Order: sequence, then structure tokens, then C-alpha cells
Amino acid sequence: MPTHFTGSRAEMRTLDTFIKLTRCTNSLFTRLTERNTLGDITPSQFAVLEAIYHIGSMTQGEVSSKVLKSGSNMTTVIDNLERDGLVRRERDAKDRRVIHVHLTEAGTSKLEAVLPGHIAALVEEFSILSVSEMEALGNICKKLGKGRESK
Amino acid sequence: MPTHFTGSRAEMRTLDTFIKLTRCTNSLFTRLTERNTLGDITPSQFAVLEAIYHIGSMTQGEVSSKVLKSGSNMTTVIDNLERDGLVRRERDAKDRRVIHVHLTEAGTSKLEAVLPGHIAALVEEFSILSVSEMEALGNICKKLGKGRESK
DNA sequence: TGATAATATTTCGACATCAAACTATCTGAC
DNA sequence: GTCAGATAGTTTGATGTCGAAATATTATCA
Repeated sequence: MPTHFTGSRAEMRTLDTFIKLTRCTNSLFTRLTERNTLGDITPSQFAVLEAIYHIGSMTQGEVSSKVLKSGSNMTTVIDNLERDGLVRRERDAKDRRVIHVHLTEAGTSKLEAVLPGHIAALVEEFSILSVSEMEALGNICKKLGKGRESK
Repeated sequence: MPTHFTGSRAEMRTLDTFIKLTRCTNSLFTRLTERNTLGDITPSQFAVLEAIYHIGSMTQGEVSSKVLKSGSNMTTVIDNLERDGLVRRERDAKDRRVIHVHLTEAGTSKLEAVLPGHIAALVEEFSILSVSEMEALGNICKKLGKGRESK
């Protein structure tokens, strides 16, 4: 199933693992998308709403780093959310460079309408794994995600 | 580190695992991008070149499904690759709906120039895991990627 | 104070991505 | 043979994504 690459044993092992990891997340996200649990908001929009919902109002820059997206990108995503009335921008009174992003009523209810189904879909997708497999996956991902130099 | 969500134990465990998986692949891909091992081609372009390089000339639709991207997307990616002379389109003589995509000389050398560094970067990133961890990760991902209904 | 550095966001250009509508071509049933 | 439906790609429109350069504002410090 992997590639037709021929290399050292370590290279083969790494490529094989990498491809399985990539395919796994790809098809997992595809299946989640197909379930359409998010309704008419996009995954990015969901991520932003969800972050603000759980953490509270944040600076636009804080939202970017929470959601692991670039700042320039966050501008457009929040533009669209604001256009749809789901969030509200507010200039900081003291430091007028920063913008605070708040959920509106509509944003809160939109998220609350969507969140349970999303979580249920996740639980269902992951139910193919045993508890110990989930723990192992979590631990290995944590290690791999952290990387070498992040001491 | 996960979210502030409060739910059943199964929900918490699932969310925690999901977030670790997502963060892991996110930061892994970010680090790979920062290494800039692909030079001036994009990840999508690399994926297409790599697929054709290893599997051989393919129909545009076959490339789409290999790379797990939509057909409409593949049109533009291959447009850009063709513009840069890395790939060549060729109508099928018998079935004129079909387009075969071939690597050009330039495409082959571009890929061969870039592939070793890419693999080396992968090996380095994954070297933080032990062999048995890589195997466990691969197996769990295979299971999770396959999903419930794909018997 | 006033020049310079730092920070937060926006703008711009290029690419990616998908769904839906469309074109061209082929196949099969009649 | 012809026409309906299937199939391969393309186009279009909306969103997302990044990096680099621009803008606006605030902080620093000589």
C-alpha cells in the first residue's frame, strides 16, 4: 500500500508510518466532513468559535495562535464570521492596535447547536479504537508533535 | 492542555486523543514546511509529481484519487505544473475525455532533486520515536483511517 | 521630545480546496 | 443509428491558507 520507494530500512519504516499517519488524518477528516455535523459553517469558522466559546473573548492574535493559523488568515475568517453576525470585533480602549473578538448571541447558539453532534461524531469515529489504543495514540502523537528541539 | 470541555469520560478521552492527533500532524507539517525541503514547489505539486514518479503516468482522475483531492482541484494543480513545464497533458486517442499526465524531464529532475532531502527530513522528525512506537502508530492509524464501515 | 523599535492587524498575490454547473465524449438500450 | 444517461475534465464562485509588505499604533530610550 505505501510507496514504491526503495531505501534503507529506517527510511522505509519512516515513510510507511508517515503515509499511514497522513492517510489516517485525511480520511478521518473527510469522513467527519461528510457527516456534515457543522452545518453551514466551515471547519475554520468552527475552530474559531469553539476556541472563543471555551476560552473566552480573545485578541485576534491569540485566536490565531490557538487555532494554529496565520494572522493574515485570521483576518479573513473573522471577516466572514462578523459578516454572518457570529462574532463581534472590539478595539481595545488602551492599546488601539489590538482587537478583541467576542461571540455574539447568534454565535453562541450556533456553536451550541453544532457542538454535541460534532462530539458525537468524533466519539463514534474513535470508537473503533480500544481505550489503550487511544492512550497510546495520544502519547505517541504528543511526543511526535513536540518534536526534537522543543525542550 | 486540551479543551475546557466537560463531558462523559468517553467524550473527554476521545476529544483529548483527537486534539493530540490534530496538533501532532499540524506541527509536524509546519516543521516540515519550515525546513523548506521542497524548494519552490508546493506540497500539492510535490504529491502529484511523487505519485506519477512512483506509479507512472496516470489519468487526471487517477491522480486525484491517489492524492485524495477533488477533481476540480486537480485541474488547477496540474495547470500550474504544466505551466512550469514539470508535467505534460496528453489526450487519450481512443477516449478523448481522458487526459493522461506524464512527467517531463524537468519534472523528473525536479523531483529527484527534492526527494532525498524530503525523506531525510522525515526520518529526522520521526527519529524521536522508537521503532515499536512507529509500528504502534502505524497500526493504530491504519485502523482509525479505515473507519467503521469499510469492511 | 523625537527618532526608532516593537506589536497588531490588514492588504496583496499566489495557491489550494470543494461543490455545483457545464462541456465534451462515450456507452448501451432500443 | 439514435438518444438518454454515464463519465472525464473544466469553469465558476466561495473560502481558506500562507508569506511579505504596508499601515497603524504604542513603547522605548537617548
